[in-house]
Amino acid sequence: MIYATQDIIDTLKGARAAKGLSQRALSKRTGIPQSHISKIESGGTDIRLSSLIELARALDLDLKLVPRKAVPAVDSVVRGTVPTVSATPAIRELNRTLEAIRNLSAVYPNLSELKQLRDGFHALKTLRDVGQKLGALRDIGKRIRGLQQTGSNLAKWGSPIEQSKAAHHEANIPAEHLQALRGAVSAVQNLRNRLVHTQPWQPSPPRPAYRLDDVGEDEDG
Amino acid sequence: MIYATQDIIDTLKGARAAKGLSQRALSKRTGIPQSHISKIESGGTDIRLSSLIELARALDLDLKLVPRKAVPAVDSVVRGTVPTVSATPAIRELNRTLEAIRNLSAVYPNLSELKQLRDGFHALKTLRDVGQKLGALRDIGKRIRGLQQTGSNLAKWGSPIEQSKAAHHEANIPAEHLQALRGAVSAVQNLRNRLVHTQPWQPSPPRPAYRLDDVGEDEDG
DNA sequence: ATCATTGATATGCTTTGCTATATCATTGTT
DNA sequence: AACAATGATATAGCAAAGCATATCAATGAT
Repeated sequence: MIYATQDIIDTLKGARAAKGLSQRALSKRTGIPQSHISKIESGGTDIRLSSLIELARALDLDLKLVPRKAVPAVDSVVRGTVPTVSATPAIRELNRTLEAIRNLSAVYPNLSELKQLRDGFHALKTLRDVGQKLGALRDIGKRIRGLQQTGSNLAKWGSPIEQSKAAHHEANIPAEHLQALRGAVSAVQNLRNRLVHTQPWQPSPPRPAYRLDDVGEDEDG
Repeated sequence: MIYATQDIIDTLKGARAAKGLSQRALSKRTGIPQSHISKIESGGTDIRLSSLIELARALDLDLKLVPRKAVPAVDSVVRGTVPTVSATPAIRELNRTLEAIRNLSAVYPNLSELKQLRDGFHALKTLRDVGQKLGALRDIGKRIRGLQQTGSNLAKWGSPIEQSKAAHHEANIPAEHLQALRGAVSAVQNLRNRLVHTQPWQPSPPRPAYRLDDVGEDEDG
């Protein structure tokens, strides 16, 4: 519709894409129907403030009213805080897999392999030349994502209800899944080693800690 | 309702107050009914994006989605750009009178006295100790505001329709009004002289920074 | 004491966001 | 070829925004 409206919508859309979230995934996070998200992103509706804030929150964005004259400075700061303006395919792929890992963590909490995986992917994100390994990233991501769609038993893994249910009586992971996870872990470590080897003077990763709900730390790169 | 919602609403409310705009004045600017603005400000409604942007635009605010990670920096920048956290009564009074001057300018365009008045008030805003002259400011403001409510002939001065109508066949100002305007001009100049005299080493163009309450005075000539 | 301004509310009415549930065409994967 | 994921669309119904118009109490100005 209006010019400023489209700007906001585009930001939402871009942030979602950068995080590797599908409309359905975002829908499950926010409780907003996918059909509605589609309508919003195509500019076909005049979204309400509560919905906007809900979407923004799920995308780690904060809605701010900034004085017009401060806008250039604010834009500059935002650009400075967020390394690259638009997410690279590699970053999108990383975030997408990170999301899958998060979903798996909801089903299998306290699984050290998942923690290692998440740690490894976070480390990968700090490496500048990760874009050169897009193929390998997609490969690993594919394997990990494959674990969450095993039949319909995990079909609704994204919904908060199922999450809490899963957290209660912890499911036991199939042996082959565990094996796949361990394979992924070593693949990630392998990949990282190769990348670090390429750029030996890379400073040690400034991300010491990670949180369980660390998706909030993902930046659209 | 939600925290973030209230934050936005409070900003709108504060910006309006800082500009010395009544709900009705803002209503005329935006086309949004005063009753609705009241409901919005009291948190009783889930405003739509288009309305929010419309209100923001009228208050010289811009709606931004900023990455959570960048929020502290953005807040800092905004705070740094806006020296006055909350508008002082003197600034509010100044903006309120500036608004009245703008309305009069819509009725009497090309009236040099109005231009002088606006310039004078603009200059006053740059003086740090203007707060000491609140009484005088109110006095002058009262006189100026008195000119816009002469009967109902100017009752709807705020609406865009009436503004454009007025711009077409330029009304001629009553003699006593012109005289009042000239009196106000010299009063403002007098006031500014006294203030400048009080602080002789005021740096020439302080132009320190922008203010939240600083109306975009440049737009309507 | 009269009158204008302000913000809060109310009412009737229309529009539209939002939900819930599906379907569909594309695309990519096995 | 079979299958899953994606985004776009559709329908029906409910709730709420939004508009227009008024009224009212409190405040302040003349």
